[in-house]
Amino acid sequence: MPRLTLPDGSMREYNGTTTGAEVAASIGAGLAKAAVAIVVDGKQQDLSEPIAKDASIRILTVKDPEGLEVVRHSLTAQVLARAVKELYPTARLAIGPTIDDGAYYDIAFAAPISSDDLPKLEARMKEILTEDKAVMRELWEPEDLNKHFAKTGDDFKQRLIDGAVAKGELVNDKVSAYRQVGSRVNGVEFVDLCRGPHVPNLKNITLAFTLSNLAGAYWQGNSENEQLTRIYVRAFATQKELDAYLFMRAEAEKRDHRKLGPALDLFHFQDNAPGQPFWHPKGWTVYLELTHFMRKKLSAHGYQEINTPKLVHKSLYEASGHWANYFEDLFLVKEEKEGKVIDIYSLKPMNCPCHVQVFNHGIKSYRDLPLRLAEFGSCMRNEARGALHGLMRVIGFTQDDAHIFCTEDQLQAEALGFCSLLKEVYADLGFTDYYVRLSTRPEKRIGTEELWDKAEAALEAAVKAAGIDWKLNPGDGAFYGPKLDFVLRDSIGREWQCGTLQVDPNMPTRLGALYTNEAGARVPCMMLHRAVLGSLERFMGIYIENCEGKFPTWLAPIQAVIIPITDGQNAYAAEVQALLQGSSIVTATGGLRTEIDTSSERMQKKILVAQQQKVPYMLVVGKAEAEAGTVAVRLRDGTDLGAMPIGVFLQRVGLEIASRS
RNA sequence: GCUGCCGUAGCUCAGUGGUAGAGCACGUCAUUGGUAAUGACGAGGUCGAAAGUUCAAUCCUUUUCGGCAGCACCA
Repeated sequence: MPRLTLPDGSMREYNGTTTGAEVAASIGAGLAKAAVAIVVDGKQQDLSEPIAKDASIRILTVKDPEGLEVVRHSLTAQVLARAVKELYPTARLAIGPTIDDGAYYDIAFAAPISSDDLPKLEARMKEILTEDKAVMRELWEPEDLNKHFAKTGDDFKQRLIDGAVAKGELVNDKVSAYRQVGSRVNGVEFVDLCRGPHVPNLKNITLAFTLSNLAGAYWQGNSENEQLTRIYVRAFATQKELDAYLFMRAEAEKRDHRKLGPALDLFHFQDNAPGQPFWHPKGWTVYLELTHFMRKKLSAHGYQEINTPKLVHKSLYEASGHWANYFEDLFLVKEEKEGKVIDIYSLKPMNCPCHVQVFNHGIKSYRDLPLRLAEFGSCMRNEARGALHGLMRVIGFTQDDAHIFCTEDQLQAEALGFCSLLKEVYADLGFTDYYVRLSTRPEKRIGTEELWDKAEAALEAAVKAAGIDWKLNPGDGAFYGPKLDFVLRDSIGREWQCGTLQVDPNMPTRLGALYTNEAGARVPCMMLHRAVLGSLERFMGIYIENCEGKFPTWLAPIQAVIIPITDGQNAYAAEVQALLQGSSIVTATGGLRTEIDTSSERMQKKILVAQQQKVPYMLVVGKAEAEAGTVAVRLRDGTDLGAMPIGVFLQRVGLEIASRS
């Protein structure tokens, strides 16, 4: 007599063992039709699976995020997979999980397929979906299912079975699989190894979907393994939601910094300098404002700025360990004489070894600690070409880097100080949507467990105290210490690591960063690698996408455009510009940044251009303004503030810039 | 680096086995117009690069460089 508790707290009693399907039917015909799976005591299962004991249950429909996931999974694992097997009998299926906007399936094709092949796959899927075919869960002896997949040629499935057996991930010593009853693929019924749950019947799959693209992906995420073809499905509960998703993607593309950068004349890339932006005056202005802002923060938080060489002899990197562990990414500069290499230097791939050199200059005492050395350090890394991505992943970049040299006991306070600095900076820059990953000790590591305990605890305490959203990333720390990574999102939600904090007891030891402790002994110090914005380039990219190129006034490359209505007002416009630039407003580049549009275009056109350039203020000056000594102020959102004396405008802008709003 | 795709004027894109076209931007001239595009005329490319096939290639083949999506990488 199972008594089942529904989400609203009500209870229903059933005679003997029941199933999700029966429960749904007992509640209502509509729900019975819409049901795709059921959650029993927190565990998802098929509607056909028995429910014998008291439990709290929740019936899933495509309207629940979890229900949607189930249907997406059925769509990819049952329908896409079958369509592939039908059209490409020699294809070998691997795995097909769901993702945020749909699902994908990794498949090994005998001959490569291209995106031109997707429409016919999609068409076949739509045909399959019209079939009234039950999808049934079955428990197989691992051996038997292995034999089945040996026949269908699905060796990846066999490997998955072997893996499940080895790890003991079995259900009563059996593996669960799903049979599409009555389907015929290469002469046999379609059976897929799967944990489930699945919809009970293909006709329950009512998603709006499209096969969006192909990509390569390695088997089990290891580049040593065979590369499979990944087919992406974007799938939503309704056509409306799919359309909305596609529309949103198209909108997001307009915010792509790789589009906005050149369009707003901020920077460009060109083939003969891959992965390195050419900053134009406007983009560099934003960059300068940002670094100016950071300098003030750093000095307020007790950092001292330094600058170190960009080209360094290999001996330093041999000592630091980078030569052995990071060689692939080094840009080497060979010194030659009479055709012979006589010495090798490397472009600086990171700043830490150089910062240690500054620390090491002179004898340090515990009284000198913590010592915080900051540098806007430009680095060059020979990144894999496929990894490059606009400003987000570049070859040449500048980190707002710093290294904190401290004692073990100062770790926690320094981690805290860093988190509060970062939180302050991100808040000032308008970022609230970010989170932190705490990466802890990996399997291969050096150092004592006590030190790992201490370092991990320090980082955890720091994020907690700062009240930042964080999650654990177990085992992903560096071999020498744990780290915090601060993750921001771009316009389409891709995540990018920006800020970082890494505990490193290793490098001070390797490079002899010693201090004299209270007892008079020379001992290695602790080192914290940290960056707030990460790379200025990446941060600029993220920032551009987040503000859609509409920089707040303090960052805007041109803060106000003066628009004379006729060239009769050009002289007055020049007067206005002189007044604005001569005002007491201070920016990183001097005074207020203004421009006069003296083109022979009509005012409407000048406004359009200023609008497209996303200039915060348009100051229209016509005959009336020239006579009254005013400017007619228009904002880039279209608001017309009307005419005001120049002094009033200055006050407004001055306040806005000072408050960075 | 790997898989698939792409590379034509500054930008967005069309086009063809017989040496390229539009819109915007740019220049000149006319227009002096009140809050999202005034008009006319003109000047721009040898079709990413190299090699090959061909009587002939921007269009076919190969290589290479760069880019896009994803994977791997980001100590």
